[in-house]
Amino acid sequence: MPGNKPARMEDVAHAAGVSRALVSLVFRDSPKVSPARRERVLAAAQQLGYQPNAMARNLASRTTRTLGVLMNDLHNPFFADIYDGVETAASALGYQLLLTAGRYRHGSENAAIDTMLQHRVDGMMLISPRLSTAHIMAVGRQAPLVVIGRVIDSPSVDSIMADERLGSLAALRHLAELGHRNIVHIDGGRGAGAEPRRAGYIHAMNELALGEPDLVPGDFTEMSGVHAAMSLLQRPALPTAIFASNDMVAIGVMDTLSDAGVRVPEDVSVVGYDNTAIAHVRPISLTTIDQPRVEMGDMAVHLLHQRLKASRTKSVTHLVQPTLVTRRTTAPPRQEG
Amino acid sequence: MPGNKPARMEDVAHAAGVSRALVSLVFRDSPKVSPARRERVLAAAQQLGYQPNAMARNLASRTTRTLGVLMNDLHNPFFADIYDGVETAASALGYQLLLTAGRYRHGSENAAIDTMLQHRVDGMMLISPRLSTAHIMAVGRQAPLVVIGRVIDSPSVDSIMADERLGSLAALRHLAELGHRNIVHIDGGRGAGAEPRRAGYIHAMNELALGEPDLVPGDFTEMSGVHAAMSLLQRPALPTAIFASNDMVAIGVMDTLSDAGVRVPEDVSVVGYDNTAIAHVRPISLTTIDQPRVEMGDMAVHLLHQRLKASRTKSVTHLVQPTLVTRRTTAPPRQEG
DNA sequence: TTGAAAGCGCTAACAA
DNA sequence: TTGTTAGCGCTTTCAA
Repeated sequence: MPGNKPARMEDVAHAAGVSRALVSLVFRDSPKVSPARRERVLAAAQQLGYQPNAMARNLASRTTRTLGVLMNDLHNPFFADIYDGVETAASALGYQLLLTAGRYRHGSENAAIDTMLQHRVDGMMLISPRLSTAHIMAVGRQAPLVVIGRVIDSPSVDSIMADERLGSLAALRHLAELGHRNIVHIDGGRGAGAEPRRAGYIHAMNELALGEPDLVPGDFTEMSGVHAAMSLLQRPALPTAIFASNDMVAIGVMDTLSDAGVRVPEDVSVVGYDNTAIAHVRPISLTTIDQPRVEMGDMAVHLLHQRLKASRTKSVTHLVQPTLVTRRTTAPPRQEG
Repeated sequence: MPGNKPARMEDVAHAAGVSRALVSLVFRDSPKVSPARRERVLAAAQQLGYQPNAMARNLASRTTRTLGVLMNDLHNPFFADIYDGVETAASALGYQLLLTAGRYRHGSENAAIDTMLQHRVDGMMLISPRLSTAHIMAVGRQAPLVVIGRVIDSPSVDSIMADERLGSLAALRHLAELGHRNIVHIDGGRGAGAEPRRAGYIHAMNELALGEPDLVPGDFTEMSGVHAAMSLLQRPALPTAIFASNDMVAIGVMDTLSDAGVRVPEDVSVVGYDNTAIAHVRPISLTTIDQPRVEMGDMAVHLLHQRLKASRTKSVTHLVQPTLVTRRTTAPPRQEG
């Protein structure tokens, strides 16, 4: 029956016939408790369903050994992978985790950050925050901070980003090796990472001597892929390959192309970006760029740990390497002139 | 510079030139503080970057007004939708949320539950827990508990489930109305909800006078859909419709069918279950059964609130109604004999 | 409105 | 190894 107050350390001490101090030592895993007494205490605790009071403990010890994580969008499996890396690293280093969800609204991001601060986390990780840079820098002054998916240039904030330009280069190199020269990029607009992906595309077109960059506007949504494909279909000739700014755009493109009787990859090759869960589903089976998400989460924890333990004070920006995942949507161009 | 200790209430009082008690009143939104003084206090707090210490506050007030949520799998967008409902309801009722992730391992589920208990949450919601029923009942004795996606028969535990039998019935009714009589069900094996879906299928086949139930074994994975389709392709004649135990299975089925030159829905209709994010993607565009996930989350919070405020002591099992979402994978059967 | 005092359940020295 | 003594930063009386 929930309603009877939870047991206190005192109660456990009583039940085990020892002092409260001894119980405290047992729960802090102190080596200076005899096995026999430890047993007794643990048994009594178990019996009473005792759970140490985290508030009292943290307050008295003035430390929480807890790291905060702001997951902006629980719907995004991308973030879930990052969290996997965070969780593994945190538990290996002995940190607890305080997870909060922001739902992409400024107000809720702020509320989540305040919650973490009020719980006096040792440090926090923000996954793709939408807050202004100035605001994030202000938060960085309150606690060690790592931002994932964005670069913040501030001495108290570390950043982790995938090297998007490298990702674009890998996509283009793959297409070039297949023999494509006529490659369009569907732009991601103002979405996170869109700019460096575009820059990487432009740079790679030059680097690989593929001729003039050919950009079609877009915005990271499936619909923008549909629109981009429609506009390409208006042209006298289709490009031989399309490099989409992300997987959803690529799916919109392929869908529209297929409605128009254009086959992928026989007539046109398509490359996506992000390697989202949908990319590997067989009817889609999209060639795309994968980002080492788990590694990003792992890195975030270690960066925080360095600040906390080694008292690092200079900021670090960690660029992580994306890789190409080849599936069924890319093939050599049809006829080479 | 993180490292300087956070401001205390005392500091704010000093800066504002008032007593600590007054600051406390302001932060508890007491009506008996003059607007002028409230302003002064708030300004001073802002200035110092003061964040009330949640541990001290909760400890002193012996209450947290916090609800715990165990999200078993952050990768599952299904759970994210539930969380949306939880969040909205919780903030409307003035509860804070403590989110934990279990990663589907018993050990981590237990750890997550202990964390919530140690933080003295007022109640907790477990989303699709894997723990044994006995274990869950034991947890229910420590704090008010709502389990989502499973029914636990215990006076201290409330349950929320979608009415899977009704969902199956809706799927079958839709197919029957299109004219199908020869309908196979691909089973979900031991997966959560598989049993009532199967029972609903069997029941509906009888109810709608569609003849003998025709079950193919499976287990909720895409691969099991592939295998099921292969076994159906061995038969002398295909059924005219396939009711899959979930969307992933349906996708595996469609993929295999299409490799064999069987068209959906022209040759065979396919219905999935869950209305996962992938179901609406156009190249898939799967007819499926949707569950009111946001409502389930909302309900969970209200159930807890009832226990907490109205001191309800009898347990409640809330069945929520699934609905059919018609897309492109269902059509009338080809030729009727 | 304010101040004083007690205490929430625990940790962290220190002495025994 | 154990008991003692102070707090941690806040809320909650109660009286002023």
